[in-house]
Amino acid sequence: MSTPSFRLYNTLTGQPDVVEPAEPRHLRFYACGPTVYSYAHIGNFRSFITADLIARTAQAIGWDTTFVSNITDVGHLTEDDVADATGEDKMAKALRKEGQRFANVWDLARYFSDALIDDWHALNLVEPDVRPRATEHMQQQILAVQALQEKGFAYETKKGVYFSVEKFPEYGKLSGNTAEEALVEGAAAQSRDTVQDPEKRHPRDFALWKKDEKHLMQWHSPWGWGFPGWHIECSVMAMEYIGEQIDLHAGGEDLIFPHHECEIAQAESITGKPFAKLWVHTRFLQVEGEKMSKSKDNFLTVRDLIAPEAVGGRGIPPLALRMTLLSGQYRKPFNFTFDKLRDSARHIQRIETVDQLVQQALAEDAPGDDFVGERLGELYDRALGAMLDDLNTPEALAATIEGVKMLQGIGSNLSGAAATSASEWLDKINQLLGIIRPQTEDADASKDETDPLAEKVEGLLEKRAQARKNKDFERADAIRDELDEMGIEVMDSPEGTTWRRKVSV
RNA sequence: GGUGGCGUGGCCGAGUGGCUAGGCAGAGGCCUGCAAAGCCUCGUACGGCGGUUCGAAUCCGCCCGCCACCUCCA
Repeated sequence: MSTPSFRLYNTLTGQPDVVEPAEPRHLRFYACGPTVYSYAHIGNFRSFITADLIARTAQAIGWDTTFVSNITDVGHLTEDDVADATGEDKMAKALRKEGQRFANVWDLARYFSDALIDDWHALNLVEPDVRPRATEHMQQQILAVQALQEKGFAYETKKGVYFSVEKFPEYGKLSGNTAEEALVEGAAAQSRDTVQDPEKRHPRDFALWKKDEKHLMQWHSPWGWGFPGWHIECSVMAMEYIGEQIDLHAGGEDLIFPHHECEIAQAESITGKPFAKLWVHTRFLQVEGEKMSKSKDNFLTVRDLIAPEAVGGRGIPPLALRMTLLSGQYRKPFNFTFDKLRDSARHIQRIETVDQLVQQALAEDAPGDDFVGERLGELYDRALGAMLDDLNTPEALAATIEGVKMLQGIGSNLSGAAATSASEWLDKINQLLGIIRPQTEDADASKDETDPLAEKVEGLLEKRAQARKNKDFERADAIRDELDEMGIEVMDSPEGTTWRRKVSV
């Protein structure tokens, strides 16, 4: 048997590279997580799902994985930074906006990081082995900055400690943004660089430590009270939990520059070794053809979409959202639309139906041959092959849907042997793509038997059945209309009548 | 201005030299008291212009268009 090769597009080399872990068959990687100052949006999760799929795909070919994904719970900005129009720290700003909800910025960070983890589970993402927080690695960050200073890569000013880009000639190798360009750039670049610290030696030098005694989060350091620069936390935590050299580093495309460029500069200056071998970046998504932004009404948080309608959400099944995000390959522009979400919700519903069908056939264990195993095996291989080929999720999904439709066509005629194959296939697809079964109970609340709606529906269905028996179709249809308005779909079959919630996207 | 990505049928989205996925929507049919669900059948598309080739959506060149990053942002 030939060893399958796992290929991913590497931003560093500009081509798809074979994933070759330093230790064979053990992939160690780091994925940049969000700054937790609000609920995570679907764009955040598109990127996290890429990391999730890398882990799942590696595991599918029998590799071990060490998956580290951080939580940034420091704001990092001060008035000195021009980036934000208000010059205000993200966390501080969020705290002001949230008013009395939180006692302080620490509470706010804790609240939104808990929310992040809830969403993470709802969308069936694999749990990272380590989820380090920036605030819990302050000592390591301070030591790293000191090390950079001692090695001559950093210098101190009245306002902070900076990394000297000129000391790291390879700066720009990831993004193509070289330091020289920044200098010779025209007015556009200069206008952006109206910063801040006159003692900064080079426009591209970036902060390792900010001195600020007024910041809402501050720590004591050899340079006085202040807080760390944004980039240092990831370099430090990746090295802490994986090592000086990591196999792969992932994140959103916006992180290519400056964040990942700076991570490389810091880490490689400290160790003198290449930091990450592979850099994987997920493209931004658009919503209904437009850039998602808070100023438009197209800013979609995971929370808004999956929360039940009763509490102001849209009641989207989490797996439908996950499947929608899988319907485009991570490296291509993705246009998130409610049309796609509706399609996905239908697919998820169909998958659920088939899963139930299979479980039932498994229990009944009818005699007969396994007449699906071979075909399903081919379809799984196709799905896995697609994932190994730079996470080609649309192709993997196509293979999945094909198998599901085949099983659906067979319906209740599955033999016990065939049902066994089908069940195993569903398990394997689920491990690979995470779209068959919810991983947590609460993600599947809609199926809850204690649903107060269920009783009412059953009652109405009974009345309808009676009416149909009496050939009183007018009354039967009236009941069906009533159910329809309740959002219930009624399906008659020779075996009896079943119902389910309508997909309401 | 710099860097990178992308352009496939009504829509989404695979396919990287010949064998022309899949889904959604749409049309017809089967089933049904009628529906719904399900099943069957139906779609010859690759931004433009050149070039290479027996043959190109697929390779090369030029052009057009879209998007992103270069500044906090997944």
